[in-house]
Amino acid sequence: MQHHNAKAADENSDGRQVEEKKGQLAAPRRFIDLGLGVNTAGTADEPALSSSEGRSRDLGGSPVNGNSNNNEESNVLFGQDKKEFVQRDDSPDRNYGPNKVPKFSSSSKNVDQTEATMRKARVSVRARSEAPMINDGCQWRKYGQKMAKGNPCPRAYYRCTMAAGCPVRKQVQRCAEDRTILITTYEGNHNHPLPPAAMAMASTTSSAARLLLSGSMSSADGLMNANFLARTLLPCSSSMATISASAPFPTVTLDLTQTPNPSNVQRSPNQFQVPFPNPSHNFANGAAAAAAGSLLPQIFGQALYNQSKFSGLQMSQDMDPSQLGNQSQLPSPAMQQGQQHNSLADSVSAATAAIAADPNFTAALAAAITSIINGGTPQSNNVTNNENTDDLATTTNGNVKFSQSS
DNA sequence: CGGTTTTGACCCGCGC
DNA sequence: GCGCGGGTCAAAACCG
Repeated sequence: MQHHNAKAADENSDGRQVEEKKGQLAAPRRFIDLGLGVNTAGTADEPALSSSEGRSRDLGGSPVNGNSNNNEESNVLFGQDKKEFVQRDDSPDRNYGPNKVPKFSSSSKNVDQTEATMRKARVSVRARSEAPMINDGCQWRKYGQKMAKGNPCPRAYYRCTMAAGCPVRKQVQRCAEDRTILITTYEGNHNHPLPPAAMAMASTTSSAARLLLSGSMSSADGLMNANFLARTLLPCSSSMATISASAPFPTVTLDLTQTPNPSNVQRSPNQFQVPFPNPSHNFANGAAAAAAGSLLPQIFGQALYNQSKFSGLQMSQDMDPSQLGNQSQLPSPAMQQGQQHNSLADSVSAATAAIAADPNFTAALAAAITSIINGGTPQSNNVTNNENTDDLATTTNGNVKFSQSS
């Protein structure tokens, strides 16, 4: 469908069909920019992508243009990472050909690293579900399916279609051993506002990715963060959530298959009791929901970050507005900041709403995060971080095992 | 008719 | 260099 001359497409940064379609009329790019630009457009597209991205897909529209700070809304959740990618190649190129361009080539700096890391970061969620796909509140379009080696069940590839140019992708596959378990892997951050129902999921994945990323910047830091993560999450997380990061790419896995009993999940609203009264900001849609969506990740990420620096803090306790406010060190401060002042209380309610909207999966996830943040029962959670395969260090916290390699 | 799904081809990185 | 496996593209089919 997209344009007829498929080939032509190439030149323009790939315009993945979606974008082109919509934009085809007038200014595709602009349209896209809207979304992407702000959020880093370019970035967008790839943040996550996978290994193979070499293909260069580049961000769709993105060309540059980056400036834009326009939409406030768009940042809702994504903002977080955006900044990092911005630079990316700009790409006009989708260099398809044999010689691809070094994406991060020379100019690479920290930013690049971050970027690189980011793009690799993935958040996968394991949950029991009979449905072919988890309802996470977003709209997805399937763009491919493949049989993965070692698994009789095909892996499906989806792209978020809630906004043109949204870089978020996800892979859905059933667990080979237990087909009732659905493994959904998310990549990237949405560059558009999300409905309440999708907030929980998006924020969760985004925060998880952030956590992961924060731990992978440098080996030293990574270790620290990793440890921190383990320390922080484990003790608090409920038994139903297992977080693990494993190679090949930094991946955070939220395992909800162990959920003891749904009822716990349901009560998530009650679990959100955090002392942060504050008026929440408004977001394009559902302020409350947005707040929740944006807040959780921030807290999560922030806490993690801080801990990594001051490894003694307990996020659940020490977090305070001011702290939240100053994360100049976070990877992408700008956007988050605006949101971080929101009251957790509001967030809570928002989250509750979101959960209510989608009691199934989203709720479970939200509950998991919530419990992690607020502290719950220290159970046996395993956290493993293997960026590679060797273990350089390990900390233990019950069953926690952290390993990281350079 | 427009958007989504299907599905074979293609591209790319990686290991041998 | 070659084959393999993973991921994406894009034309055609399908659906509401």
